[in-house]
Amino acid sequence: MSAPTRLRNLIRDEVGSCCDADVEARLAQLTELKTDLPDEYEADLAAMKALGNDTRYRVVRLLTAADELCVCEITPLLDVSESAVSHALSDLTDAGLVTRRKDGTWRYYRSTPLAERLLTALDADRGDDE
Amino acid sequence: MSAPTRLRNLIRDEVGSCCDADVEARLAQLTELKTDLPDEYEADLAAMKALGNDTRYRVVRLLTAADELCVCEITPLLDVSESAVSHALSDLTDAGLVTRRKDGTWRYYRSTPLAERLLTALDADRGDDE
DNA sequence: TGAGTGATTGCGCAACTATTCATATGAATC
DNA sequence: GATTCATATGAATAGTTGCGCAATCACTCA
Repeated sequence: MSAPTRLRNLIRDEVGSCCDADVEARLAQLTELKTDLPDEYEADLAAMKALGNDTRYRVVRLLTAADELCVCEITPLLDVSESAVSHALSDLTDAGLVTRRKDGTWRYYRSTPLAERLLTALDADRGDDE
Repeated sequence: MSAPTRLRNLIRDEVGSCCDADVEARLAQLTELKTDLPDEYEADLAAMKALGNDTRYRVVRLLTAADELCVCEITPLLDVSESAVSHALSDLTDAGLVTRRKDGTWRYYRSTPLAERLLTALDADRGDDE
């Protein structure tokens, strides 16, 4: 019961006066916003975490630009160990940003539509004013 | 000169044979992919890092759903300290995902187009098969 | 079966992050 | 100008992450 003190003050400042009912109403309104959180938002979080790392971000960029690449093609393009690339690909796969195809001993990777949508979102206002 | 050994083997497996020139050509082709990296990709990385955290992700979701919120409206919706919310908002602002408007002692925040594009990208195939 | 090759995995350390507590800033009011 | 209130900032710390090394798995071909 002590938390919404500021909320009460805010409403008072905004509207001029504020009774208990006003605070209740605003709180209810705000609480409703929480229901807009997607159910599988953990997946979103995983995707963002995955892309929020230099190595993994680069891998996704490369895969998106190249359509499909083998691990041994990705490795020489990055300045980290083979193991790091493998870790990165594994994390990206878990996050749903990359898919894997086996062909003999080779593994080919490609980026998913989600990954591509995210990159597109990032690129959207580039070349415009920057 | 020892790195592209696997690349040579890959080309051999794919094409049947492989000479030095083939390796060179493929390498050049791959290297070109690196140039597709946007210049300001650090900014992308910062944005993804920022969204890849529970608290900050929730803040952005709330702001996008609500259009504009005061700090004291956000805080009761999250189960972290006031200070954590402030830190989150500051980080999000730095990352270009949120903007700030002052009004007296109150600070109102809203999400940026970039933030909204990213959330849209995340939401795109939801409600379809999940 | 066993050697050889491409890729993955477990683990440990160094580096980084998220949160909180305590304190500072800055605007509004008395 | 002192106080109060909303928010921001700094420092400390508990926790997490990224990487490389070494070992392992998986597949192919003698």
